[in-house]
Parts: sequence; structure tokens; C-alpha cells
Amino acid sequence: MQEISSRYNPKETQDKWYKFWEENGYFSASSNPSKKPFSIVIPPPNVTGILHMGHALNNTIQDILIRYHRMRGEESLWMPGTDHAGIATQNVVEKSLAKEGLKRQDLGREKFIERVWEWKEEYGSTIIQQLKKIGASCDWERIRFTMDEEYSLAVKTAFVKLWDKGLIYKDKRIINWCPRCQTALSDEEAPHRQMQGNLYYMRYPLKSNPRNFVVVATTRPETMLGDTAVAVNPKDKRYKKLIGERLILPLTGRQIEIISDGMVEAKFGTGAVKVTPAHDPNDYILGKKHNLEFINVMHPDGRMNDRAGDYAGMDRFEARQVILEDLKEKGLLEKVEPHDLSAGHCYRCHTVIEPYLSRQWFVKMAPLAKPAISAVKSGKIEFYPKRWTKVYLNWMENIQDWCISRQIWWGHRIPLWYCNDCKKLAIAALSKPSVCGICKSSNLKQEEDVLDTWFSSWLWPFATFGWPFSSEDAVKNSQNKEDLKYFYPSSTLVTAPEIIFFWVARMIMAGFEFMGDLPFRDVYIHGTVRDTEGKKMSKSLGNSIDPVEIINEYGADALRFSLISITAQGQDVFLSRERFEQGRNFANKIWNASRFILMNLDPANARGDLCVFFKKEQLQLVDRWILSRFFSTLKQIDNYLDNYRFNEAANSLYSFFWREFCDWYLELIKPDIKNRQHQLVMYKILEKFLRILHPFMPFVTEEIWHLVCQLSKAPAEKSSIMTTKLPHLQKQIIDPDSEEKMERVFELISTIRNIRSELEIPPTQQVSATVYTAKKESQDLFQLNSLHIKYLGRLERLEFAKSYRQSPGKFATVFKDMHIVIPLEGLIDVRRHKEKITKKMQKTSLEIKVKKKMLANKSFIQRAPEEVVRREEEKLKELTLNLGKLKGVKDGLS
RNA sequence: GGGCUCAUAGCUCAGUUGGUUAGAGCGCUUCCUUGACAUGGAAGAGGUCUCAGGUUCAAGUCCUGAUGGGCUCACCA
Repeated sequence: MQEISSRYNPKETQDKWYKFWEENGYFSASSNPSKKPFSIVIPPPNVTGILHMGHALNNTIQDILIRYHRMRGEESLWMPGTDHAGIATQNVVEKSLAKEGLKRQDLGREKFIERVWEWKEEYGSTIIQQLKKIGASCDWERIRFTMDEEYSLAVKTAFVKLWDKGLIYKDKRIINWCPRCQTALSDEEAPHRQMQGNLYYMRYPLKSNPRNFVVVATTRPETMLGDTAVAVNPKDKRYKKLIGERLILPLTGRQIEIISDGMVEAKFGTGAVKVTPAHDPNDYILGKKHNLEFINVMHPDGRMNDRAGDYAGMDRFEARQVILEDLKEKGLLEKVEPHDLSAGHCYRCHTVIEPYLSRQWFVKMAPLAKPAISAVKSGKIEFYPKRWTKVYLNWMENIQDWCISRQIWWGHRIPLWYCNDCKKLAIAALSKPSVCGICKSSNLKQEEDVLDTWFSSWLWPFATFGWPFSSEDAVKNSQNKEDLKYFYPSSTLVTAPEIIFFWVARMIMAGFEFMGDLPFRDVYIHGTVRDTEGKKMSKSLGNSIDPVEIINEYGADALRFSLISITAQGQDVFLSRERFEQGRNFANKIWNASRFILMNLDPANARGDLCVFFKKEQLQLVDRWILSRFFSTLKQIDNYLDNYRFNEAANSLYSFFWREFCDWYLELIKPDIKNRQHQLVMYKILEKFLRILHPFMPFVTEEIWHLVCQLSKAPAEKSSIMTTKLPHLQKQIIDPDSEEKMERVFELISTIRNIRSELEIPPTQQVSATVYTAKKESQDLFQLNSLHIKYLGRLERLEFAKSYRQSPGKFATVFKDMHIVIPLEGLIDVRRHKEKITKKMQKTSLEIKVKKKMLANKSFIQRAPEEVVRREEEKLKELTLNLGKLKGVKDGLS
């Protein structure tokens, strides 16, 4: 037999097996009516993406589900792809251009887009390669990109359909504007963040009496240049008389009016608020309501414009400082107070958002939200953990119209055409119309803006299948249609909480709108990966652990297993490097246990059907026990995975294999390892365990699978563990009686080991022991298993007797209803031993007291289930017996 | 301000519907290199389950409140 290393070396196996799987087409899936479908669409990572722990967790979960269902015999499709990530990608490419001293405008739109494509070709597959490293079994032949030609058609189609329904409109309003990226953003793309700022109290002189003024408080003094009113609450007595009066706006000399509106909070600041309708969403509302002028004082890049007078050309924050100085100089700055505020930040470049008045395209969301709300309310779509349902519904029920136009170049250009001649109409069409519908002019121009990236991602669950099937290839179309019909709706969506609004909610809306059906049934939201201090792992914080590094150092299986074993119920995951040792050690343990089995297994014994072989009483207790434990575990795994309880599944696999199979079973059978029964059982357990573990640790299981098959010469299984089925759950083998009995044997062994340890008996020294028990059943059990007890307890003799009689000089202890006596004349520290016994007696007495009290309670007897009462009674009996025995032992010592 | 979430061993966390002795990994102590594995084995120490009430025969688990973290949404300038 070939030498097998005593250490599992993941580096030697990972790439080899991944290639093997891919080349054999084990990942591919297509509609197959004879099987049940199972499908997942990957949350497409950005093309600019580099694998981080969040991806590793997200994709490990998906891979476990996919591999598990695949091995359950379901036609399992994991649809992969990447997202063109408009702003993010454009930013990356602009940065690389900047190194050449170029701006995108220097290249022009077309050339720039070409550059982005080039960039994508060169770097865009980095994350895909990394996904392969963690073992992701996606159907790579289907890989999609949200800017693919086919996919673009889906985007345009969706737009035109919404347009035709009247759900798309243009409006001039305050939107979130990123002055750095110079584009509009949706509300979701401009998350609010707490900031330390100031509240500046500024004096606005009254026109009627410039020595008097109204003081307004603001966090953004620079916007004062665009003020067109000051508003107060109509009920505010301080200002009642001043309503309708005019103020002189400092630094500009412009006159503005004092208006009143219920929106103004009298309690905040001074109760008088400056109104800047072009630079604040609330002020915008006031402006509309009171017919105020809208003065935009900023350029799109955040510099002040000509309307800002002397401050024109300054950056908004620079202008703030200068304005404050000027006001101060004029005695118009009353005071400055520290004030915490929250402001929107660009989710791509983190620049402070400017609420900015501009004309943008919007989607009316209320009609789309309707079916998406009821699908979740009715339970057709379920969130795991449940609590996200509320988050989702809350957002959905208060949904705002979606700003979908972006002033960037990289993305799906909005499929709208304007007539340069009559300028009357915008036409939405999949391709350029030949003439204007009104004036018949052919002088048409396409909208410059592109669509929000998420306007393409929300179509992902069906657009990836080729929807709307307008390809010229009829065969391809019909295959696509069939696949979509078969795999849609997908089974489970696995994603992170921060993406619920961006993507999950919108996919649900798009699913109903364009497919007339939900896009997926279950949504599993996993936690955020954090460092041990609770900070979110991110490159910018420098606290991230690179998954690829972990794969190199510990192995992909270790990465997967360690991640999954701490992913409880969608709780956040706190990670430190050491955490991956657990996974590495586990892989190594499996490796060595397999090695041990291979070294000791006679291949002839590996053949045979367990079911046929297993006739109830034929097998020894140990074998019945381990088989029962295996199938109990298997049953649990099914249950755990069906409920997305990944950590519990991982942990029960771990403890079954390590604690029960290795520490107990293999140790127990060592002296009798050539026994035919043991041989078959240990082989079968290993072989079955590998299969159930495979979804979690695909590489090490595949590697061992081949070693095992080689030895057992089972040719049918020679191909790949991936193509096998999960072990069939044989419920009749689950045997609580064996489990309970074996448990008692273990307890006895542990007690003996404990005694040895207490007495500091060297492991090499054999001793003899006598177990006194009045119960015949117990005696039989231990007698039957005395070989095991002797072996693991390192006993040369094990004897049984009925009634215990103290004999000085022997060590005695009480275990359950028994005495265990080890003769060790002269070696016992009587005093210490006595102390131990006393301590034990105290504990027992206390327990007895509690139980007695409990059983004396009439309500307990009346109301608790009979079974519980009986159990307590028995327990009390045992404890009392125990106490008596302990006392006997103690007395015998003196 | 609303909502969600967490508080359990030295650390990081499990603990499904309330019911024997509250678990794991890491860390710690003692012992062991015995032919699967020291990335290992055996034994052990360590917890008033944040606090205060309540429901119940019975609460780590359910309810209310408090305290302290975290997340998220929101138009107090």
C-alpha cells in the first residue's frame, strides 16, 4: 500500500480536484423533468471585486446548499455571474486613467467605455477564479455579466415595459448627488452616517430695522447663499408679529420673507429656519408650497457657482469656512454649538452627499410593491431568520419612487430617444427608432444618462436564463425557455442584510412584474463578517482577513468549515485568524482517521450491504451504537439544513466524527480491529460520513474518497464523491436503547479513568477493578463489554460482585448505583480522598434537598406531566442511594 | 426618534418549541510521544446564564422594565 502522509496537505488536492470536477461537467445542470429542480442564483459580485470574507461566507453557504441538494438527487443549478457595477467600475477605470494623467472626458464616451471593457477582460474574472478556489460548484458554462448583449436586451425590455405602463417619469426634484462621482444616487445608495458637526447661529437683519435680526440655526452655512425665505412655526409667539416681514440676507443683500409653516419645530434651534429650496429636501417642500424661488448655488462638482457671488469657484466646504469668517467679521455669527448630525454619504466613494435639485428619471414604485408585499405576507416568500420580514415589509410599505438615472458612462444607456427637431416627445424603444412619431424627423438622439446598476441586477433571477428570448438562435431560445420554466422560481437566495433593499426587494418586484411570479421561495440572510472587536471587516479599515491567504495557509475546507461552524441563525460572524485552526484540524483528523481505517481494513471486508449484514442482535453493542449515532446525526443534518441552521449541522458532524467515531468507536475496536463486523461497520461509517460531509468540505472528502475506493475496489464509486447520493437515512437503525446502554459503558470507563487520574496512576500501570452492583442488568451490560472497559480503562482485571463490603486499603468510589473498587494498598492519600468524598456528599445532599422540596410541592405533582414527576422521583431515589453508599465508603476509610 | 438585535466559562460564541447534571472551539492546569492523528489522547479547573420585577408546578428560554453594546431606518434645519 502506498504511503499516506500523516498530515493532510490541502495544497496538493484542491486545484487537482476542482479541475477534475469542472472538466467532467459535474457542475452543469439543465432542465430535467425526471428530477426535482433546485436552483440558486449567485449574488453577482462586482467585476471589480476581490474576494473578501463576506463573499467567502456567502458562497460557502450557497455551495453547501447546492452540493447537498445535488447529492440528494435534485437537478441543482447554481447560476453564476458578475455585475458591471456602474459607478464602482467607472471609478476604478478612471483611477487607472488618472495615472496616465487622463480624464474620461479626454477619451470621450465611446473610447472610455472601450477602456472599461478592456479592463473587464483583464481583471474582471479575478473574483471568479477566487470563487473556484473556495470550491464553488457553479455552472460556469452559464456565467453571465450584466452588460452582456443578451442581458442588456433584458434591461432595455424591462425599461420599455415599465415605460409603456406609464411607470417611468422624469421630474425635477431634490435628489442625492455625489459631487465626486458627479451623478445622482438613489436613497439606498446614500446611506446616512453620524457625523460630528456644528450648529451655526446666524443673524439675518430685518429690513424694517437692520439693527434687529432673526437668528437662524443651520448645519450647512454655505447654503445660505441660496436662501429664499426664513420660516417659523405659526404658533410660535416669539415670531408671530414678524411673519410677512422681510429680511436682508447677509453677504448677498438679497431680500427674503419670513413665512410660517407648521413643519417648523419651534423647539429646535431658534425656532426660525432658513429655507434653501434648492439644497434641502424639506426646504424644497416648503419652496413648492410657498412658491419660493429655487436658487441653486452649486456646480455639480460641489464648487459654488455664479449665483454664489464672491464665493463662486470655492469648494462647498471651503466656502463654508469663508462665509463663517465673513459673517463673524460683520457680527452676524451669534454662536457655534457642537451638534451631531447625520448626512448621506456616497456608498461608492464615501463623499458627503449634496441634496441637489436636478431633473432625473424615476420609477413609480407603489404599483410594483403591491404583489411583493403580499407574497411575503402570505408566506409564499419566506425570510430566514424571520425577523428580516419586518425590515423588508417596513421598507416596502413606505417605498419611495426610485431614481434610476445616473450621470455616468459605464452602464446601460437609457433606451429613450429625443427628437432634435420637434422636441416634443421621448420615445422608449429597444433600438433607435427610425423616425420621430410626431414630426417624422429622423434626427433623433439617445438619452445620455445610464441606468442605475440595480436596474439591471433586479432582473438577475430570470434575465440570466436569456429572458426575453429574442436571440436569433432558435435552438438556444427554446433551451433557455425550458430552463427558465424549470428552474424559476429559484429555491433559495443567500445574501447579506445590507443588500435587502438594493436587491432582494427589487428582485421580488421585478419577478412579479416581468415574470408574473416570485423569483425565489426562501431568502436566507446571513450575518456580517466582523473582526473580534465587532468592526465590520473592510479593506479600508485594514482589519480584513484575506480568504485566499487562509486557503493557502489552512486550506479551502478549513476556511469553509470554520466559517460555517460559527454562522448561527444569521448572526454576525466574529472572526480571528485562529478560528481557522479548527477547520484545519478537523480536516486533518478526518484524514488521519481515514488513514487508520485504510491501514487496518481488509478490502474484502469492505464489501457487503449493511442492511443485509445488519440483523438486529448479530452486531455487537458498539457497532449498533455507532451506526445508530451516525443515522441520528444524518437525520439531524437534514433537519438543520432544511432550516438553514448551518452551524448546528457543522457542529454535529464535527462532534459525531471526532468525539464519537474517533475518540470512542475507533478506540474501542482497536484490540479487535480485524473483526469482520467492525471492519464493515467502520468502513461503512467512513464512507457514508464522507458523503454527508462533502457539501461542507468538498476537497478533503474527494481526496479520501478516491483512496478509499481504491482500496475497497468498488469500481462504481471510483468516479467522484460528487456524483454519489447522500447516504440514505435508515431510520430502523436508529436505536435509542443501544445509545443509552453505550452511554453507561462510557460513563463507567470515564469514572475509572478519572480514578486513575486522581490517584496519579501512570498510564502504563495496569490495575484491577471490581464493580459492585446489585442490578443484574448493569452487571450483564458491563460483563458483555468488559473487554472494552478493560482496554480503555487500562485494567488487567475487571470483576463484578453484588454487595459491597468495605475493605481498608482499597480505593472505593461510588458511581450511580454502584461501587467501584480499585485495590491499591498504601497508595491512597486517605485524607484527600476523604475530602473528595465529603464534597461529593455535600453536593448530593443539596440535590436531594432540592428534589425533595420539588416533590413535596402539590402543584408540581398535580400539574407537571406524569413523566416529569416520575423522572424526578427516580432521580431522588438514586441520589438517596448514592448518598448512603458515599457514606459507607467514607466510614470505611477511617 | 422608530425598528431590530445582543448581554451565558478567561476569550469568541451555541443553546428549535419552558422540563434530568447549561454546551462547543480557543485558552488554562496535570499527565501521556502507546504503530491514525501532538493540527493528537486522557483527566480536570472555570458559569448566582447583565440587573429588577412578573407569568408558571417549573425560566438561560416567555412577558414588562432598567442598564450597557451593536445594527438599521428617519425630513429637527
